[in-house]
Amino acid sequence: MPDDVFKALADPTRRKILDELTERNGQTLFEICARLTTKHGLGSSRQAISQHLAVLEAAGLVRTRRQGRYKFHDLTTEPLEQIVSRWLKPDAPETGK
Amino acid sequence: MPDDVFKALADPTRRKILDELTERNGQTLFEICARLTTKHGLGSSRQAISQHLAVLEAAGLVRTRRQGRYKFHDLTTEPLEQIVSRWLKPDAPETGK
DNA sequence: TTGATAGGCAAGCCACCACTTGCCTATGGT
DNA sequence: ACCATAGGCAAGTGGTGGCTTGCCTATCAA
Repeated sequence: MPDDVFKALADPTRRKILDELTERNGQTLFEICARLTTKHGLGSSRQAISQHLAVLEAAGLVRTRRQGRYKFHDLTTEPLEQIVSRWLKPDAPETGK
Repeated sequence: MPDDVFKALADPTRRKILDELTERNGQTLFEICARLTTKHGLGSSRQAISQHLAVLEAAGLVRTRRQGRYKFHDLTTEPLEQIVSRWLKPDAPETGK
């Protein structure tokens, strides 16, 4: 269901989060918040980023692993390739539903 | 500015339009309307589709050519590849901004 | 010229989404 | 035990986007 992937990519802040995780994978929520405000100049609150991460996780773009009181976020790029290939088949008969 | 591309891809109806143009390129507005309602079961009005096509054109995903009173819409897949490659560089030093 | 077809413009309505606010739970250090 | 840190939950609010409604322009056929 790539619908959630498109919805997740629709927001600029979420794309910035993906950028941040591309640079440094496995960050915690507070780390992402700090680096977004300092490096990208975003004034987003912690809850806002938390909700964004939830959307990204629901889309399968981010996986989380708990360790103590820390929760690390890892980027998953697999859904990204499939969504675009949907229109990049010029003459493939397999539309696939 | 891939921002408009993501915004354009966020809507399911616009993705269906891209699907339709992938199957048959160079359709008019009325053709797209008819095929969306019959094949995909979408009850979208003509104006709705027209506005969707405007968004797709603003994103560079659709190019139009006028011919008499007809306006044909052609799919342009070039912006699609670039937007995803943004996060698909695992270790490439060229982030490119 | 008249009528029909293909498309455009603009205002208004409504639902969703991002963000805030406030409070709560859990883990770790001392 | 205590407090600080890391994170979660839920209700409320504002703004944007998608859709409608109504009317208008332009091209072609008779």
